[in-house]
Amino acid sequence: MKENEPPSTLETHLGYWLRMVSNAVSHSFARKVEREGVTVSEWVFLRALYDAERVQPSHLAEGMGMTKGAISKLSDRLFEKSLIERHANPDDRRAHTLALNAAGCELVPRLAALADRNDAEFFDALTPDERQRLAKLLRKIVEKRELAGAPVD
Amino acid sequence: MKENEPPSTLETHLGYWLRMVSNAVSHSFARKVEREGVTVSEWVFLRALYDAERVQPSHLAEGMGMTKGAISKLSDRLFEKSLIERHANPDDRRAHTLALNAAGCELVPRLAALADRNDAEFFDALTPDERQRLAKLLRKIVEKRELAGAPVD
DNA sequence: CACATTTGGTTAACTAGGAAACTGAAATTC
DNA sequence: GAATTTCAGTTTCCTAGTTAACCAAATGTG
Repeated sequence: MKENEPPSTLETHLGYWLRMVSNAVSHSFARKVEREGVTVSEWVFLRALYDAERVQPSHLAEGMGMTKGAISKLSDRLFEKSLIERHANPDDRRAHTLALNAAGCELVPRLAALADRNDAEFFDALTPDERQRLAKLLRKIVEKRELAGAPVD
Repeated sequence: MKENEPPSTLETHLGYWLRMVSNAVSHSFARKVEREGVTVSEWVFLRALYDAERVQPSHLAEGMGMTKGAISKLSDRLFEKSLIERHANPDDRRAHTLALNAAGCELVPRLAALADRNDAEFFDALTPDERQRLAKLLRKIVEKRELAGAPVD
């Protein structure tokens, strides 16, 4: 007959601790960028545009691991906030590309500074060596599990 | 004059990698428990009730790091799914307590098994020793930053 | 004891995202 | 070269949270 073990607790799972820290980091960052009038996904979106100059929404959806619908709304919001521009694509009348405008270009470095600060704030609980090891462990999981796409939520 | 450095990229932040792995773990777990008809927050909720027998919603909100409003709706949902019972509190006519019913009691171990499986699935990318070290690093951050409350989202 | 304050919980309005239906343009296929 | 299929993006409907207003019961204060 089967032994009747008690069900495992939440805390026995690595995923639990991971989520606890990850949520705290994200939440704290959300509060920081909120003061600049944007959300975390908007930051990821803008940061992607900063590098790429002109991006198709579909490309962005891919890269950010979000649905096309979400990207569509996200770009509406950023357009509304006057941070990005839309450009028609002459070769394909369905498609268009997105790009930062001047205000967007100016905002990204400020947000990046907040991201730096937030990260430092949390991970100074660890020694530089520990941080190094944590990064290595996480990247190893990402690699082995073939995870991809900027995490947003 | 100030050097004009390029803004840091997403990947330079530990929080980025953390969120990437954490999201993947949660998402995969969400798909698993979905087959048992519950969500991740419902699992956390039910698991808390399993230990405590009878819990006040406010207490649960505290423990799960969610708002009272969210707990209110969550308990509605679980009541609707016939997994929990409400008991009036004779000492305080505002308050009530929540408890698992028979079906809820039976479900929790099945969900726990899924949680075990999900965790194993992700972290077998690491050696037992690495897992140990990862747990230690995460707990150190939790401690130093005094994080609390079961992460849910 | 009356009245203000605090507390436990619900509700309403809002936000962000997902899934799937939909629209119009491009590419295939016969 | 007309008909179908695929593709880019938008829209609609739904879910699950948050915040803030709210209600009723309990507590406390003059």
